[in-house]
Amino acid sequence: MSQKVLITSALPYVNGVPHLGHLVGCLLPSDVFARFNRLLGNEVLYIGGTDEYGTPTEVGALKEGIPVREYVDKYFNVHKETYDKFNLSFNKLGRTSTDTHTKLVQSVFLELKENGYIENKEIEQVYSIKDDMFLADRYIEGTCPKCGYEKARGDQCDKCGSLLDPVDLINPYSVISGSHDLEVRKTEHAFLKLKSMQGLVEDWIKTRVGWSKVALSIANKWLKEGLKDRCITRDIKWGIPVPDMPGKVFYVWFDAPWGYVSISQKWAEETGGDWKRFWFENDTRYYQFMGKDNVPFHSVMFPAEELATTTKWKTVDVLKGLNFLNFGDGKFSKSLGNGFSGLDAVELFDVDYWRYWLMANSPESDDAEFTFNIFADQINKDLNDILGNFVLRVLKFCRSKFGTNVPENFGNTDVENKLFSQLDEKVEEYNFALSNLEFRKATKALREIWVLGNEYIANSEPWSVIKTDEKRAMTIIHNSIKLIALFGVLSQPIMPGVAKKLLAFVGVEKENLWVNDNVEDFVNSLIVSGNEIFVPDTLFEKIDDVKVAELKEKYKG
RNA sequence: CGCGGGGUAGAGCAGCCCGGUAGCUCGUCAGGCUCAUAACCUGAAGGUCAUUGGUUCAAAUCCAGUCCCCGCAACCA
Repeated sequence: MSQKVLITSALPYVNGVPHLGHLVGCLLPSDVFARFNRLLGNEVLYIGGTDEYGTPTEVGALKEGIPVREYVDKYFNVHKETYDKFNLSFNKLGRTSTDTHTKLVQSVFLELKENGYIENKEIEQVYSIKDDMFLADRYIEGTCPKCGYEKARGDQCDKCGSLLDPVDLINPYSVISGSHDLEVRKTEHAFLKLKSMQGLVEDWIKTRVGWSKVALSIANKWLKEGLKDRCITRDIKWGIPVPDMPGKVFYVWFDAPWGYVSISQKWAEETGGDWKRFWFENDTRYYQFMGKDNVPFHSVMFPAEELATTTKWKTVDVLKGLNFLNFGDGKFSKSLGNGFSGLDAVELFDVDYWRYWLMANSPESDDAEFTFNIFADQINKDLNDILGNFVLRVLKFCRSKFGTNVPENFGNTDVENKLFSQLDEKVEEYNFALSNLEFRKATKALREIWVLGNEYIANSEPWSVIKTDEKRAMTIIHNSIKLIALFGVLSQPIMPGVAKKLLAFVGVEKENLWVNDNVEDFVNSLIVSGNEIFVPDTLFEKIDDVKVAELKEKYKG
């Protein structure tokens, strides 16, 4: 039965270029899951986009000397290009700097206010006269009063680790202009009364099942420590204007998650789709994907906002929080000069190499590690030696002995019966892992399915059998070609490009096929004797030691 | 005593929730095969499951303590 499935990937901050960390943490797993659900015949709305408001964008534009609008457009295009290159199958890739989004967020705010969850308070903040703006804590630096470190940030000293208040810094200055001309001013801000929403969130979270471990433990940590009221407005220009508070805009974490809704609305506008079916009806399953740094906002703050409004929004059913991908020993961070962007990555290797590797190493239980050595080993072994080699040995053998049409099947034996029952088992495992968002397990099952192909060929030895029993050899190759078709179908969610190639080799033109149970019946429906096959020279290319050494040198990984 | 995650063969990981002969991939060694990108298949060696104590007929798995690594500490998203 078809199920409505809403899938959202965390909206990366538009500032800067997306790197492998973003891809592994939310973008790719959500795409694999979306593709999988479409193949199952489910009705999928898959939403992605960029988060564009906030101080860092404003400051970034200032640094590049261009208007903020131009700045976010420029970086949105970088994001879009990256996602396109990674074959992400969003139904809509949107942004938060739209009128639709503004209207939505303002109405949410007004509903919360109406329901008594907003409170205005006057607070003191550091103001930079030269920059003509209030400074967020991290935009103030000065000498740490505790250890004397000269570049301590307003919220924390990176040297001694103490938590600071910006007013305690000795000789503070603005990070933006370097100006020391600062003063403390009073300013009024709106606060979201999270403290009074604690019970609401707690009761709700108890009804959720299937969350990843890291997601649940972070959410529970926040609840256990007790929620605190949180300031949701800012004194900057680039943001959504707060109703009845001139000069104020919303704090990005108040508005960003609502992007999932506003982008759905945009999708509906453009396609005529019905966004309300996904956001208001209870038979929708809602899955969110994000890195662990985003968990508190999605597990506590956003649901609290949804629950406290008058409108009955669909809240997340399954929240998949992922850990981080580290680059060698350190962080995957372009600003530190190590690591590389998503665009660099697809320049280096076929996108499906990355999609496969990143899913095979999905940081589900702990942070994962990327090095070129590990990457090359796995690509060479899994894709080249196991999958690629199987496909080529079958197709080339077929061409040289029987020509480029699928040979006849003269009757399966116990060997094939055993093969298909093993395949049934593994395919079930694969489906189960994908349904449960266990991408490492899924990739492992897929790999084991490929191995079954090599085992089958090795044990049944068509190259010897053909000398005495040509019909038996034809039967073996017939079945092996069916395996290639099966591999193609199963590879679709993870490696859409490779899947297409595999299916083309064996002449399967039908799209959007999937297999749930009986593998033998399924492949019989795909491949018929006499079908024409296409034999490529190669399928994958190995990454040799020279290349690895080169890349390690270039990217310090 | 801030919080969370992790510590399992040379490397990377699974198993832990629901205790019952310690598993996967790479690497190493041996054998088979020669259709295939020196690829594939089979087998072997290699671990007192960080550490100490407890519960139990039985603990990698449950409980308590200790040590080490990583991340986060709510105005960076």
